[in-house]
Amino acid sequence: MSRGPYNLIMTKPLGAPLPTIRRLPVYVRILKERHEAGDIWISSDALGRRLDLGAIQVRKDLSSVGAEGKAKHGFPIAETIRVLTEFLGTDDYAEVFLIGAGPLGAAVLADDNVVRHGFKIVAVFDPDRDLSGAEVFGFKVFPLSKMTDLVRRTGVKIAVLAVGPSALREATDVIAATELEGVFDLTGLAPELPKRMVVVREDFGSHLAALAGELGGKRRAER
Amino acid sequence: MSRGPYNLIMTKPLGAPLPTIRRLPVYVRILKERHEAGDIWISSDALGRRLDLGAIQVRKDLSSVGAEGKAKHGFPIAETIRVLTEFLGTDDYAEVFLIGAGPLGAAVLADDNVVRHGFKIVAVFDPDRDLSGAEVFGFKVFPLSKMTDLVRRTGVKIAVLAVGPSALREATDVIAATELEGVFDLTGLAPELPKRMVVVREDFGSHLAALAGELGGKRRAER
DNA sequence: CTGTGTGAAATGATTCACAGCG
DNA sequence: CGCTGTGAATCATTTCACACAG
Repeated sequence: MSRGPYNLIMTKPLGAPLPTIRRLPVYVRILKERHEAGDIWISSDALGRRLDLGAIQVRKDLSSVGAEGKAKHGFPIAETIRVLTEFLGTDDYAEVFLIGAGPLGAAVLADDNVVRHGFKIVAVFDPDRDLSGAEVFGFKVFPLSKMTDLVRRTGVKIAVLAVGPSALREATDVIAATELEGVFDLTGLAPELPKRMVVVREDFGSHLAALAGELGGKRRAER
Repeated sequence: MSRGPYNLIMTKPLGAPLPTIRRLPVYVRILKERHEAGDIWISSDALGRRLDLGAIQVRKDLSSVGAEGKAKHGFPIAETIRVLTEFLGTDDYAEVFLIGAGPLGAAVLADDNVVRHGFKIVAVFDPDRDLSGAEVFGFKVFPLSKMTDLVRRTGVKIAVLAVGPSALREATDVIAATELEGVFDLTGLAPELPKRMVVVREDFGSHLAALAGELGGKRRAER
């Protein structure tokens, strides 16, 4: 999100529709899965079935970012992975900082999917001084104050924000002072961040609520 | 998601557009925030600004589920919370099971947002027999095999799936045997689940990749 | 005036229909 | 045939424009 409200002139095209961009990583994961299983080709239909999407949508998505398939065979798995990850720019953004070494931060560190998608947490920061120097899943925890400098020196462009409410202010202040380009905000508190940064927000609570809402809707519809 | 592909006849109306339903919980959170701060009224504009949404969208969303505002004042916070949570059915779905007591499961248990949105994890299950009986954040961990029976006895309708790849098969088999209505799948592995269940899937990895994709898109657009 | 409420218009995404290729 | 590729049609969501209420 963070698609600003009054976008009068010149809306920027991202090269593909946003929903497509959001599906891309999911394709990549399945493709890698098939690649590891030794498959060479996959049809849009097979790919779609795996994800409850129509074959046509898969083709539209893939073709909109320049991936090409071959009639009769489908899409060449290795090449398609290449095109997709290049489009996603995963390689340019592979190194990520993590802010927050609590249970949520630990879950991010332990998450295979983060690795599977080609990312690497390269440093962990925490506002709590008591945690500095501690180790979480083999990562040494740095004091938050070191981050500004490390962003500059390493050129890392994405941070995952996973702190609790008490440390939020301090964390956002530090982030605002950096040249970071994107923040993955897991706090669920929708903190204000500089407009120049792309922010993706997710939290367990609101997804649960949305799920409950869908269930409630289904129930409503059935009566 | 999990909107089936070939939905030939009779698409079910959920009472409101899906994107709206997904924004509702976010409104609720902000409203509760303001409520606790002692505010009585909030304007659609203030609410929208807090979330990078236009005021009009907020009004459409709220009015589409029956929340009413008053000219000059805005929306009455307490009443609006009531209407929204009733629509979302949070109360009917407040009790949730958690499958998986690893770092990810622990993060869910420790997450304030889950509570803030009105949910309560009422039991934790894990396929790993060694974990059974252990305690995570004050929750006793039950063997997965107990779940089928407990779903029946308690009437819980939602489970959060947070296991690793090795336990996935066992977990999905157990889920499929229950009368659960919704699954919040955090595995990132898109396991097959019965069509009758509403499934919401989220994983850190693909959101990171989508973020990288947006950043890449922005960069592409700037040249 | 400052705000809500809503039909109508605009935008955006998905799905269809069919041409084309191996 | 089996499968891709894509303009055109459909469908969904957002935004606009303006009526109306305190």
